[in-house]
Amino acid sequence: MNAPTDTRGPGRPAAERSPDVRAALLEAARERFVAVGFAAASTRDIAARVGVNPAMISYYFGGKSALGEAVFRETIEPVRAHLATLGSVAAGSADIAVFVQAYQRTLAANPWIPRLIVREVLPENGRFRKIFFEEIVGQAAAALPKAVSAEQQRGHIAADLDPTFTTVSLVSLAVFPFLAAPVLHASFDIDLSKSDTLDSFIEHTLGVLAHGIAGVTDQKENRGDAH
Amino acid sequence: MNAPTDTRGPGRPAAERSPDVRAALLEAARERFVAVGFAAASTRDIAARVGVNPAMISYYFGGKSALGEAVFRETIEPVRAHLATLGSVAAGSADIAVFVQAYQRTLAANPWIPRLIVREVLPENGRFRKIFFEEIVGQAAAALPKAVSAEQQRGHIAADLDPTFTTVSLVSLAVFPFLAAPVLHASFDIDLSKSDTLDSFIEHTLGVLAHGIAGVTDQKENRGDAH
DNA sequence: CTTGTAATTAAACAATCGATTAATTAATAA
DNA sequence: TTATTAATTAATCGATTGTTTAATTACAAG
Repeated sequence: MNAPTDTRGPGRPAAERSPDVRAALLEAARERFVAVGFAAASTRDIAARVGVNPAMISYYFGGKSALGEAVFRETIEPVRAHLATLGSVAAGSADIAVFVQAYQRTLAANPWIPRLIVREVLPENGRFRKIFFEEIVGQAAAALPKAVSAEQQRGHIAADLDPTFTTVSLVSLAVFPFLAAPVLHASFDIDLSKSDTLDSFIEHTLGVLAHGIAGVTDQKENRGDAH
Repeated sequence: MNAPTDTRGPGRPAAERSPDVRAALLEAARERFVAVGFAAASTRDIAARVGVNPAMISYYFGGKSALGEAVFRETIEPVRAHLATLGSVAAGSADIAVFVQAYQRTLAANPWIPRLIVREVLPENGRFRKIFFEEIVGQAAAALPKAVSAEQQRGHIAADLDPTFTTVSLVSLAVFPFLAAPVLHASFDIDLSKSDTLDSFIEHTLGVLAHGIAGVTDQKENRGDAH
């Protein structure tokens, strides 16, 4: 009896193939944050899933808040990087449709992003809303309407549309389906994680964006309200 | 001294102008649920705001869960009621645009709804997702694509569009701006609670829905992919 | 070989949570 | 008037939370 159990005592572990505890904590924390939200995710649970003492969170990050911030910053990095490409649209070397398409593919390839946004950005007092504004929304809000205006002057976007409203419509069509992905899957049987579904959905979105949904009957209506 | 203080002792209070405690609990609970979320809203805090003992929640509702369910069902009632009007679209006596417009006005007039959806429906394991599916999504998912198909056969919606995808685009344009209302307000200075802003935004949305955003250059592109 | 530092655990802390129980008072029915 | 029911509070229970402290062990530098 008294065989050595799985549970170790205190003390620094032997270095032989020691896994990266810090990275493992980040990963487990992200999984819990999207599953139950930041507030409901307990440090005890996160640590237990890594197989480590909860005190390690304070040791590596200083506390639960700092852990959350590290998780969020790391997670949204792909979106932040993609946002930089907006300049090429305003400069005229790329199309808005190209940007929207790439944006949707970024969201599909990084499913943690929309889930964290739903959990901790959209709700009032969202834990990471401030960071998201600083890193993402602030720059998008400045650049997107300008890119729309530039496209209008080139004749690629109807001149009678309000650039800000148009930006909102653009974002609505591009990101809402990913925020509501579980709802779409359960009720419309649309699985955006399947690549062929994603391809045809993007094509559909770009079509609606360009031409709308009106059929032949409405085709002769004039654009502006000049009656 | 020993003047009567504000804090009462136990015992049934005199009926003279006794406020409706049950209704007050519902109202305070809703406010807290949207402010901090269901899990983080404490029964102690809710009761304190009503000026009543936390045990009253168990007394009137049976527990925190039942209180939450009552709050949610009461809150989404306007949407549930409006959804019934979808039949008239499928039957041909109303336009899809009319439905979308009325839907947006319902969301604008009941700001609790999008906030509760963001908090407790969109996130995985959302506390009220099941109820929302039963009461709203289930019926919408059944009726909306049918209404779209009916409109296609009447030539009001382009025949080459997939009805399900089109439904998603419709919902995206209609509801996302309200889910993201705080973001729009802070970053684009769009305040959908102002009635004239709401009016022009609805007009814009219906325009994009009907004709898209493409300008003169793209105007000659053909609809289908028949190349 | 010794000394210092890095990494880890166990144990405990004060807070806060939802819920229950018993006591208490007013309204209502007999 | 008496008995019953409705509405309320105070007090408390066990569970769980994030964090801190002290002890412990391995590694690195001198």
